[in-house]
Amino acid sequence: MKENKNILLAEDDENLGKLLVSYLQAKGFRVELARNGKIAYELFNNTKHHFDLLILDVMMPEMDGFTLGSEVRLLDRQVPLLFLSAKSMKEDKLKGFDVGADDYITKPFSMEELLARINAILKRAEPHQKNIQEKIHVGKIEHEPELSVLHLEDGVKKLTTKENMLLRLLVQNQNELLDRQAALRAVWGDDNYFNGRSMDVYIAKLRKLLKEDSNIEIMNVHGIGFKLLVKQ
Amino acid sequence: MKENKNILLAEDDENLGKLLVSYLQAKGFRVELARNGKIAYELFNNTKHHFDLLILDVMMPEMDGFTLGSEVRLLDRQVPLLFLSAKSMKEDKLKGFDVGADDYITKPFSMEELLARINAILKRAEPHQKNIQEKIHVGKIEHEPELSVLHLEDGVKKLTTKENMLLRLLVQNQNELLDRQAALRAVWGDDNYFNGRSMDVYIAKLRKLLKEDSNIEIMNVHGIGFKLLVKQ
DNA sequence: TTGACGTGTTAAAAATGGTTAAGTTTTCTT
DNA sequence: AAGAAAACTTAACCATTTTTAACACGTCAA
Repeated sequence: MKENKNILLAEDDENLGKLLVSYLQAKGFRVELARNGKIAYELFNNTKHHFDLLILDVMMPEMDGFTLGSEVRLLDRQVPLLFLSAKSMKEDKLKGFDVGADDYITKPFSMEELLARINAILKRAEPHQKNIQEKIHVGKIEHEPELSVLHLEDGVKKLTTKENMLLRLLVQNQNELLDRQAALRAVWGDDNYFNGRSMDVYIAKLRKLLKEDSNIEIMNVHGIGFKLLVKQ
Repeated sequence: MKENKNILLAEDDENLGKLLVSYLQAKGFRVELARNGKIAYELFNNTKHHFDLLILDVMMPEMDGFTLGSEVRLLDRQVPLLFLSAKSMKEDKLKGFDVGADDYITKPFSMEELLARINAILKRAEPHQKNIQEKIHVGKIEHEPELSVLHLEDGVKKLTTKENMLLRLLVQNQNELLDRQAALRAVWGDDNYFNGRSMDVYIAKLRKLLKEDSNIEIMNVHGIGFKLLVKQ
């Protein structure tokens, strides 16, 4: 079972990174190492997030672990996050849990303890594992993000890549705010002005598609983002 | 939302137990305290386990926390478990996770950290589809903050983001003082002069909207804030 | 009572978003 | 490899939302 478990490790300290990779590989995990938060994010985003666990160092250049964690949470509400921190500061812990950490370990730690926590997290997450290739209900409509398809009353609508990615974000955060910048980074990779306008065009497209169900609405939160409202 | 969260606390130390209960109640949770593992188990079993979280001391007479935890797991595979332990011993931690702990905290701990972990666990367990139906009564008028909508006599008025946020604060503090600076920080993020003027503009807008019901009034408290008066 | 400061209100200015369509790039097809 | 189709971006224009400005009024303390 362990053989199938993929871990994404974001760690800028090269020595620690390599040490962890070889230890975890010896224990049977498949591990990918990212040298900073930005690389880790892109890796996660590009690989259709098939990781079973993310181990994130808090202190990293480019993008720190907490920022990375909250961006990842947007893409995947489930994937377990474990933070590594040099400080045992209270604030850090609080911030980590706020982001949705599944666990938190402070340096220095023993390999044994890390392994125990990893196993605990994976065990806990086991039931969620079936989440691949599923139809997600949104009102009357169904979204199959893996197939990039939308099931409407009168048939099946194939979505374009961008439509699909944006809709997936909205659906994952249904009835909650989807931050504009975060969405742009997730779908377009960069939140510049033009990409923003592009996104607005796609929001219009999605609104047209979703207007089949009058209980669904993409609401704008001025200057902040969008919210997919699904009323009962 | 927190108001609806039920916590079952199993703790034999009377002082610590009472302290935790009052702290958590102050934070808006409903808490039931059991003096030992056996009582806790019976309570859980008899109440058809409608608890959102169990906090279990490891060292207890009659039935220790781990035994209790694994018994409870038999009744309910999902309910989150958080263990409290006097020792930070590795074995204990491992055993705890083995039982299916969602988290683990060693004494002594700060109340703040406990709260952070509780919130993290509850957030993780949060149902995907949350309730956005809540209508809040204000005189004759109804406010649906999640939909950003106001139900007036002659129809439905869509509120802008800022109108909605400010009104929600006023309604939450109806007949009580809403501090000016606090409101500014909550809605505008910063209480500088210009944001203050902006808020005054929005107070005027809300007054126009609410003047449909003559029993509602937004009163100014000079230099301090506003108060939404709702007479019966 | 006066003067400084806070608030009420309206209107203009600026920023943000909605939508359609015209360009541009990418992908597919032949 | 060329042309067509699809996907995506940019532009244009308009609507909505928010901020800033301007001026009037209210409150409070010296």
